[in-house]
Amino acid sequence: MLKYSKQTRLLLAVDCIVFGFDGEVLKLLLIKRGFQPEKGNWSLMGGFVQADESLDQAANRILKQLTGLEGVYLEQLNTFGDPQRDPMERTVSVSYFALIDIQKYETQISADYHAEWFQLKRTPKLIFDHQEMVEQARKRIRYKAAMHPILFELLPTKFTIPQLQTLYECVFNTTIDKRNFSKRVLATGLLIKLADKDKAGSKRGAYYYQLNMQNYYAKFQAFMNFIPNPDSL
Amino acid sequence: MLKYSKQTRLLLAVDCIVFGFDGEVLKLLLIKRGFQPEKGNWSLMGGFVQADESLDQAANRILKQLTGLEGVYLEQLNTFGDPQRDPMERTVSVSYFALIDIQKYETQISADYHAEWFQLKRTPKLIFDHQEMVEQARKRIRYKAAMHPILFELLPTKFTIPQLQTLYECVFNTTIDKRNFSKRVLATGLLIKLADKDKAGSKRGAYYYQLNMQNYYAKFQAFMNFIPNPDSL
DNA sequence: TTTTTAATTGTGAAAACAACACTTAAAAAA
DNA sequence: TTTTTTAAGTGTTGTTTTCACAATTAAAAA
Repeated sequence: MLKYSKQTRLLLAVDCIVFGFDGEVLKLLLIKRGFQPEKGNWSLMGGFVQADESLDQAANRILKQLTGLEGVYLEQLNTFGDPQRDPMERTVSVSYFALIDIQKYETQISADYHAEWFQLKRTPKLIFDHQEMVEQARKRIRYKAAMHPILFELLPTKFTIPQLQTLYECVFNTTIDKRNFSKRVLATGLLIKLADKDKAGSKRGAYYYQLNMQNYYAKFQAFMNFIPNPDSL
Repeated sequence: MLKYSKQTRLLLAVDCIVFGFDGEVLKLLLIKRGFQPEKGNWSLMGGFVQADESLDQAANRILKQLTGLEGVYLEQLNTFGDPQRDPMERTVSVSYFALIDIQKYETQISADYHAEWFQLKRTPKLIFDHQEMVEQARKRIRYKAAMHPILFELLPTKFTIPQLQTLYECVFNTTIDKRNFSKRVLATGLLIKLADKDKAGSKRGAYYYQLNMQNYYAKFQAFMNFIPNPDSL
């Protein structure tokens, strides 16, 4: 078959912004770039899109190659195409963000790979426009989390309400009244109370909860405002 | 300077999904594609990204070349990268959506170019994955419009509250009580009441309003839910 | 047994929202 | 000139949601 002759062909990359939560602060996963330019400097998980793979496939492949992570929450964020963003050669990058439970993958990541977790407030200087990608990802997560229950992706299967509250306070950089928070969260019908407690955080212990997956999937898209019955969208 | 040798280079395109409102229904701007494959079939406004231009620049250029439109609301939507999406040669496409006031550009568009407006409910079959792009754009607009005042981009500078209500009813495919609607809209502080009326739609005539641009920019990002004081974000 | 620490739980006041119908301006018709 | 017609404009009330606020309890540690 014919081709589109005379058109410019470009390098296309994928960069993954991986967020994790350790129970106290939000963290960002970074690696030391393995090739020139900027070899050895801190970078997001990135790589080139291959000839025969889709963007989602590329993002998943790159994430797995560089960190071992598989089957995590991954969502396309934005495509960055400034002609000068990579000084070596023009490269357009499709960014994705991932949300993972740090504990679940901690040993795996640090043992087999050279990725490291950084507190979001203490990230090193990043290559190219990666800092901007991170900022955009943070904004997107806040935006989405304000209306959809995505932050559960950052928690273990079993979690306590105080843990959940800490996470929300962390993401939104605010404090929330715990009576109101638990009322609100429980009112969603998304949580199932378990019989056992987490004794790590306090003497009394806090009850574990897990997601009601049925309700989770059903209500994931619901939100509200400006429009009378927006839940029917 | 060196290049990234051995990496695959791809065609990168931009496709613009242009929405307009004629006072009654939402419309979509389409053109007949001017080259193979699918020459002569209905398509979004698309073109290849050039070597020296950013994605935003490409989107604006292509929109101008194909429709004459300039300075309109344009926002990046999503990047589509299925390897098979263009049967001729692999092309990754960055989609953008635009919101414009049909009246303002009507003569210009239909006179100089071959673009045509279609009612959203009566769009012809589109090439490649353009139908999916349109669906995604509609979702995004609903989503965003439910929380941010973007729909004003579809109206003339001077508009009436009944016109605004029709637009919202149209986008959300619902009916809204006009007493509640006007209360809500006026409560935002976004509108300035003008002295003259639009006599076209009724005998009595409806007062014109215009945006308070100060408040419009200031409040554009505000929204609410799940979090106690989300307006402080 | 006492102390310490964090988890758990309820109420009332204020604000936001949803449901609902009549009056009025002004052109058109009689 | 009067009457009719049409869509614009406007308020109230009951309900729901949101916010502010503090005492009690379980359980380990002292």
